[in-house]
Amino acid sequence: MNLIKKSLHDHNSCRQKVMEAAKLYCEEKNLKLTPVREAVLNMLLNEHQALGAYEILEGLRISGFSAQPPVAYRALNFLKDIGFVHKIEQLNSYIACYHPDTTHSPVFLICQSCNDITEKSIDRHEDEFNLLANETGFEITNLVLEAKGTCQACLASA
Amino acid sequence: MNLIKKSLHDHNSCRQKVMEAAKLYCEEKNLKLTPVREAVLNMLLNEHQALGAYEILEGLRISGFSAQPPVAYRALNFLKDIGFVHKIEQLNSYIACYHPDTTHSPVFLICQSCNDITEKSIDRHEDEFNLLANETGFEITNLVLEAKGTCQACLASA
DNA sequence: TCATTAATGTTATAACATAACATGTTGGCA
DNA sequence: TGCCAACATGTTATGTTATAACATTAATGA
Repeated sequence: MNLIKKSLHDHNSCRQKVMEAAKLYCEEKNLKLTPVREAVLNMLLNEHQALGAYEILEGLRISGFSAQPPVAYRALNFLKDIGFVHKIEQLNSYIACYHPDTTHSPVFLICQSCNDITEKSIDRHEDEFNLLANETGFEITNLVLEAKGTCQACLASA
Repeated sequence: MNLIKKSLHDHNSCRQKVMEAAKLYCEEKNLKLTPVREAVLNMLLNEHQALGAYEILEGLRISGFSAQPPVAYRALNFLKDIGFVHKIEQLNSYIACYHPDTTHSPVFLICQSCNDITEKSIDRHEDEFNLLANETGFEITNLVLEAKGTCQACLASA
């Protein structure tokens, strides 16, 4: 697994920072980061990896929340809409965003060997996709950019 | 719908061209384009849009093939592996590729209004994603590049 | 011909996701 | 305060997408 990578940053403080940012964002926009929503975001921040909706659901059950599928999906969709969670389409799973903002599009590098997911980002409005879309007059509302493959660590240890 | 777009090219000949290419490819690689596989590719080429696996399955049933889910999924995965079909991850559906080759990565523009899907392509090895992956030593085996939004025609008629 | 591999058939079930409606909670305003 | 409206949650049921596992059949080639 990706022990090296994970030790490279202070996970605890990064987690708290994002949670604070989410709270602030919701306050500003008059949205509610309710207990369920906060629990889901917290779980994803803790895991620091992609989780399926039913794993989230199991976590909610353990924490004493109602645990029918819609509960998890509603929270995930809320967090996705405000940009603090992304869906990894190729894995049907969800991951916390550690640098939410509106000027970048997330790019995910998914390692098939260690399951680690790295989030990169590219400039919105200047990237190839937007250029390509602009050429044909297509207006983008959502970009999914995902690469599956093998990460450096796994390549090295192979 | 996208009547204009569709009339812009000779759909029939393009369909046949791709089918020929698939046959040739399989011959060269010693792979078998069996009746089920050909039927699936043909269905996708005819529709000229993304179909769900269970729609494919229904088509197979009508054509007299066995119609349990694995039959459709196996054929789709075979065609995907050889690059003649792509999966649209955001729609959980499958679409024929009209210009299969190994030097480009497909990019899909998915119109939420008319459901039309446009396949574009970008240069492999020179695009931003590969550059981004290279920086970190990540080796890509599969790229998913999909944009959801509104196409020019729909924007104009809105 | 017979062993091997590839493909297909078939049953069952896993995994992912939402519709629809009931109930509770919150905040504003008459 | 009492009521309404909007939002959030609870709950049941079901829809949709996908695969595991094993049996059977077809093609290939020593």
